[in-house]
Formats: sequence, C-alpha cells, structure tokens
Amino acid sequence: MSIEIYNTPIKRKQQFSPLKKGRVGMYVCGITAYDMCHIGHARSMIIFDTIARFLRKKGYDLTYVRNFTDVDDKIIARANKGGITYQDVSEKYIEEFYTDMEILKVEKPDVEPKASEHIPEMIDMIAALIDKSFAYESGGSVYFNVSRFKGYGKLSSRKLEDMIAGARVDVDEAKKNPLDFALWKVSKTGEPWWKSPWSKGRPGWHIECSAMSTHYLGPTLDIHGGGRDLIFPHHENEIAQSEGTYGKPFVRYWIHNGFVTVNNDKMSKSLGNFLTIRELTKEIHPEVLRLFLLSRHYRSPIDFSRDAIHESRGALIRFYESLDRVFNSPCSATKPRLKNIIDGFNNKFDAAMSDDFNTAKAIGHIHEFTTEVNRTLNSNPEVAEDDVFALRAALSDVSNILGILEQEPAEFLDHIKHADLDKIGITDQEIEGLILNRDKARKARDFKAADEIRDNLKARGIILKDTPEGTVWERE
RNA sequence: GGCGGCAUAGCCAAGUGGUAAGGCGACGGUCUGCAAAACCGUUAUUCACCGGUUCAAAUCCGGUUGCCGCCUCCA
Repeated sequence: MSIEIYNTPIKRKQQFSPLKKGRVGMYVCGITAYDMCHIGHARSMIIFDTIARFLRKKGYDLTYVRNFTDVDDKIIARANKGGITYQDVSEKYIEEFYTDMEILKVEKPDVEPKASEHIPEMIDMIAALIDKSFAYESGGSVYFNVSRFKGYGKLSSRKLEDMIAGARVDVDEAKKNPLDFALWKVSKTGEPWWKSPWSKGRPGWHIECSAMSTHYLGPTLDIHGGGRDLIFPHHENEIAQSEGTYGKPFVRYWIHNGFVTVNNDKMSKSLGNFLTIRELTKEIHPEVLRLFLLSRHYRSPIDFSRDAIHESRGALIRFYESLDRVFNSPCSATKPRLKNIIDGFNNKFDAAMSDDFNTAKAIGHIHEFTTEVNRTLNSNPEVAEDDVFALRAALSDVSNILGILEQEPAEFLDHIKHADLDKIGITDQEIEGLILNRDKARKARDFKAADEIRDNLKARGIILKDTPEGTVWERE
C-alpha cells in the first residue's frame, strides 16, 4: 500500500513518492542542548522515530538525519552563568538527551550532526547567498534579505506584506527589513567565535539546518520534520536559505507535529508547565508514555494529564494480558483459530499507518484485535501452532514500528504489578499471605471475613481476581 | 494588531463528498458465594452555531461564536 503524507505548505495529503526511487532522505530538527527535555520533545522524537521505523518497514532505504544545536544564545547564556564553556553545557545535555532516548526506545538516526562541527559549510552557504544578493553584510553580521526571496511565506501561508504590517519584532538598525534574519552574528566578548570573511562570529540559528541537511542529504530533501512551532520562522527561513543558494526545491514533504499541552496550554519552558522525560519515566513505564503519545494523531495537540496516562496504562495492560492468554493457551487446536483475525489486523494496521502515519487509528485496530482474540479464547482456549507463529510475526511488526509491546507479556505484567509496591507499603509476601487467609475464610464460607480482606486490599490499590487457577492479584 | 489551526457522545478520540472507528465511563446480561477480569448488549438520526453548493456534507464554500498556536527562544 502506498503512503500518503500530509504536506504542510499545501495543507492536504499527497501520495508519497521520494525523489530517488526506493530511497528516502529525512531531516528532523533536533534539540537545542541547554536543558533537560520535556515530553513535548519526547512527542516529536517518538513521532519521527515511528515514521522512520515505518518507512524502513515499507522497504525504503532511509537516511535519517537529526541535528543538535550546540551553539546558540541560550547555551551561551547558560555557560556564562555557570562559568563554564558552551561545550560543557551542550555536551552535558546531549548526554542527557541520549539517556532519555534510550529510556523511550527511540532509535538513533543515521547521522546526528552538531552545528559546531559544520561551520565551514555554513560559511560557504552564506558566501553564496551574498554572492547572489540574497544576503547582505552589516557591521560584521550577515542578514538574509527576505524581500529578495519571492517565495518567502509559502510554507506558513503568510504574505510578506501582511507580516511587515503586523510585525512585532523590534526594529534593528542593522537590518534593512524587520523580518530579515541573521545568517552570521558578530560575536560579543565572552561568546564563542569562528573566523569568517565578515567577522569573528557565530552562525545564526537557521543556517545550520540548511547547511547540514544539504551536506548529508543533498539540496532537496524528501522529508523534513519538526514541531509546529518551527514552521515560522525557522523552516520558512530554511527554505529561503536553501532555495536561495541552490535554486532547487528544498523539501518535498514537510511534516509537523502538534504540541503536548497541559490544560490545553502549550507545554513550554516559559509557561513553566513542563514535565521532563526523566522525572516522568521514573513513575511511568516508557511504553505507557509511547502509547499515550501515539494514541492521538501526530498533527493534533495532545493534552497531558494523569488520567490520560492512566488510561493508556490500562490499554497497554489490556493488550499484554490478551497476548499472555494466547501464549499460555494449549497449542492443541488442529486448525488455526486466530489466523484470520491476525491477517485482518495486519492489513488494517498497515492501512492506518500508510494513511499519513495514523497511529491513533492503528492503535484503535489493536483494541479491536484484542477484543476479537479474547472472544475467541473465551469460547475455547485452544490455539494452533500457526496461530502463535502468526501472532509473533504481527507483534514484531507492531513493536518494530510503534515501539510498544516489545516485552514478553508475563515480564511486562509482572513489572507493572510490582512497580512502586513499596509506596503502597506492602510486600508481595504480605499480599500472598492475605490471599491465603482469604482462601481459608472462603472455604469456611465466612464470606464476610473474606470480603473484608479483599476490600482492604482494594482500598490500597490491590485488586484480587478469583480465577479457575486460584486467586491472583493486580494493581489498580 | 497580522496570520494560521481546531470545535465529533459524560470523557478521550478516528474520520477531508456517500450516510458516525476505537477506548474509558455508565447501565443491563453471561460467569461468580459476591466481586474482579473477559465477553455480549445498550449508550451521537448526529458532528459548535447560521446560511450556501451538491443527488449526497462531520467532511466543500461564506459568516458567527469559542478555544489554541505562530509572529521573540521553542519539539
């Protein structure tokens, strides 16, 4: 099935067809390494990780590039404040980022370039832009002249005149037009600098992505991604720089993800309503977080709340419990009993993912699939060997693409069951002891005593289930 | 102020021209000592509101209201 992608500038889905058959170059804006990442960053990383995994699954030879901004005002500010170098700051937070990505099972892109390691490419590009009169030097800094680039605003659906009319940016004497943006900045005392034809300075933010994406993927990218907040001005500026330099279409498909919100406000540093990946994954299983972040369409906002996380946790447990049932079923059926269900699921899952990476719909299909499997097993617990094979294969596809359901069900369920048991203030042994006491009471038909034990445990978040194989317990 | 986006049941949510996926919750049922889990059934004649186009609209067009975002660093 062919893939459809919603392309930001034209605001509709298009059939995906890369520039070179079978090969895809994808560039995604990474982080500015000056602080710990929050779940807004996690969403973007997980979405593009999933897109990359799916493209590979579909057989594309993908080159995935994601940059690190390691020279920037905020990094420098942080370094100066702490009396350390900008490298100390960026290196620390790049390390922290890697730890986060490992926790979240985000696969490494093929190339992770750092801005500081590509200054010569940026200087070359800036020189070319000056040469073509798209840029001008002013007091040692270099600015891009937006009025010289006729397509300016095509990505974000803005007109240059409208933007000038409603401009809020401070008037800068050095600029010809308030919307002109810096390609090269003169370095002030205490700021890092590189030698250039214009001054001892440092690159503007936008030029790094144009220079590095071209360096690794060529002047035309198949896919360029990032958060919605990057559409303007960052990605708009990238187009101006790259198309100005090379005179070729910069990007074939622009993909932008929606924000993580809290009470419907964008999660951000300035609002102070952010939660870091690190603190969150201490209490929330990474697969729960992944499932939550993938359970809404990538372009929509997703509101973070404890309730929403709890719902995703419940859904993940439901999936794993159903899988556990299948893997514990006797392999004695002479004919496959789940094969049709699995085949149907595989097709629907692929169709959903092919339709603009609709993970929300794909997860809906996992729910339906789970219901169908449970229904089949309720009528008769037997399965055939082929069923188990087919399920393992389907499961491996899902986990390879979405990064959930990667664990053995029994292992996952056991983990969830015991996580933070100490917070409740009870041990495994104590619960088992209470279950034994309750069993005795039940055998003596003293249901009042038995129910009291169960109610007390329930009040502490422990649920007892009486099954044909005996009583088992779970966390609420 | 300029520009863009969104509005689907009690809640979350998919759905861009063909007659409303899925999940949570609630209620009824099977099962159970009673529960829990699982399953079955019920839960939007209707998609913020008003007009329009069309044989046909949640989906397209115009307007209104509300919310969010970008225009300054931002995933």
